[in-house]
Amino acid sequence: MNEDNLNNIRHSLSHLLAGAVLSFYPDAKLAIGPAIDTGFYYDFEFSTPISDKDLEKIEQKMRELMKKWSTFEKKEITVRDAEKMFAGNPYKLELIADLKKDGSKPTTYTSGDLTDLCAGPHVASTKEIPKDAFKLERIAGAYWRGDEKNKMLTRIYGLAFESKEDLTAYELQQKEAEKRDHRRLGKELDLFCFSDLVGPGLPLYTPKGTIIIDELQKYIESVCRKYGFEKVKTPHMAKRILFETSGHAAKFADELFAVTSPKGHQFILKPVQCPAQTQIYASRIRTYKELPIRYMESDRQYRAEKTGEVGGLNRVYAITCEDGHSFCRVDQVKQEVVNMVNIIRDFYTSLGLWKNNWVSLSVRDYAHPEKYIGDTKDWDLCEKMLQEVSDEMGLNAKKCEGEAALYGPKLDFMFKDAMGKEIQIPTVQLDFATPKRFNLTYIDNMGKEVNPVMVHRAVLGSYERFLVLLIEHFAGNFPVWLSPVQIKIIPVRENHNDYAKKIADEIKAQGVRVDFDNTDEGMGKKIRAGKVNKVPYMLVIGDKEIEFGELALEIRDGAKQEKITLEKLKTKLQKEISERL
RNA sequence: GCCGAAUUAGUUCAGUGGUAGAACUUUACUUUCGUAAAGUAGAAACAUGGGUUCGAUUCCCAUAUUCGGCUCCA
Repeated sequence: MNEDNLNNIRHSLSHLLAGAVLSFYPDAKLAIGPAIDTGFYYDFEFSTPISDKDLEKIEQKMRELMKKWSTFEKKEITVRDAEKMFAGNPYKLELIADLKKDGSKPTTYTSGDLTDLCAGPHVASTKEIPKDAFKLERIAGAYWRGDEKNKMLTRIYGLAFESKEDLTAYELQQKEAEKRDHRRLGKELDLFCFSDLVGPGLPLYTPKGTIIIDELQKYIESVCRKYGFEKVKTPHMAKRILFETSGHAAKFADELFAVTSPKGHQFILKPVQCPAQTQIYASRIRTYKELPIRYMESDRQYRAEKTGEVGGLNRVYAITCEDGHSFCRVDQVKQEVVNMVNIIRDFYTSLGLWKNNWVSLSVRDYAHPEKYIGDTKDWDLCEKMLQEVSDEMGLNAKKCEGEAALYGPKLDFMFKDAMGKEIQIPTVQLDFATPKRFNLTYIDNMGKEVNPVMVHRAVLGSYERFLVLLIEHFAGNFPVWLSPVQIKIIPVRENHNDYAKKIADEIKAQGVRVDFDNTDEGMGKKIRAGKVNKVPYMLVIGDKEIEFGELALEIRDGAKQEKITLEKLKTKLQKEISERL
């Protein structure tokens, strides 16, 4: 079966859904009902609210109608007839008006006693619809045409596939994704939490979660230092004028948090890091000789997201951003971009994510220059330079119009995680505009004041989203260097405690995070706890180990234990931790 | 923000118009154990605020929080 057929099935099912709904709620108004990736939906305006308890009877009705309906009869009608036919339905009338504007002819499809304004196509006969490969999934609210100014309709989602196997496979995959869900694993592995008193969208990191974040930060900073980045710190809030100057006040408008005090202070919580960093650059005269000047900072920034959109770590009010900026001369820009692409490539390669990836050369929306700041000339140059870097480094970047940042074009790097979900995190962005807005300058070799170029870059993006990626990609089985506990040591009996402790201390002295578990519990239980917590390595230490001087290493991913001497184990751990893999 | 659902112990779940039951966790004691949960006893919860009621964790209303969804176009 090809994709068109599947779409026909899904679309036909949405008509069946409409028919079934109308049989129970004759005064429900139909809006639209397309086929989607996993099935279909139909939007209705109900006069009385329905609940998901009603889905069962509606689905049953669909199955009944399937037997009664046979074909979908297509008919081309005039706009006037269409307007008459759907007179009581504002949604269809709006669609008809659109058709009229485009000069296209409305068509209807009739099956059973339902005639719907519809572009088709459909299955030739309802017999083509597999009976056991669809089900109604859930009820949701949806604005007419997705616009929150419009009326809220009730959407009924259904799953539909070619076969029962496909449906089952999809549901299984959903279950697997649920097991990896960072919200669930975050709780199970004790990485972060939320508090009613602190507030939604404000994650609290536990000691274990903090270890992961600190490790990431230490690593990325050490890599960036090699490329000349220096760490800076800027405050969480600043005067509004800072963001008005940068253009972020306009861009983020209703997403800014304002801070006031009874004494009359008024500040804005920073929505981005760059404006404050420009002021470090601006703190004294710069010369062409000291460029590029590179600052990096991992700090919180704040955005007032829509209340209905915060959830888990994906969308939060307080974002920890790993951000860096390079202030450089035009003739240094390309090298800076190359450096940053190298950092990104190395980092993601080490995590095993540098495959199935693609790069977007995100350029401006040429039809709407008003959405951006800066000169057209600068934009042209920036876009050209990024194209050259892509060509020279073999990135094969795909040009995506309208995806640029406020102040300049960028290279965005896309990956697929273990579940096939597309991740867009790292980015390198060119910016001629911000230095001009802040009047940043350096003295060039002719003694003239010139604006530098800013190159923005993010490798991890935000720690929050990066943690989501890590948790879900690895299903909580973090690489050793990121694991909150790297090795768990379990004495068999009380009289092995001393020996085991000695080994634990020796390993700990190597800078390894060791959990020495001499609690009064059965060792089976301790091993289970270690497995549940996804600790990469465990050592069980008893008579045999003491007698033979060899350790039995339990490996998280392996079924078998490995015999290893303490010295070899120390070397192995050291290697894995320093190799970041 | 809007539509819908949910909220019972630290966690995962039962349950009821007469204030609750389990497992894991935890605490104490017993047990000293060789690769995914030892035994016994204890501690621990109906999100918050109103209302209806003789009586509310249960019904109703608000609030908070969480979850699903809010243009893959007729």
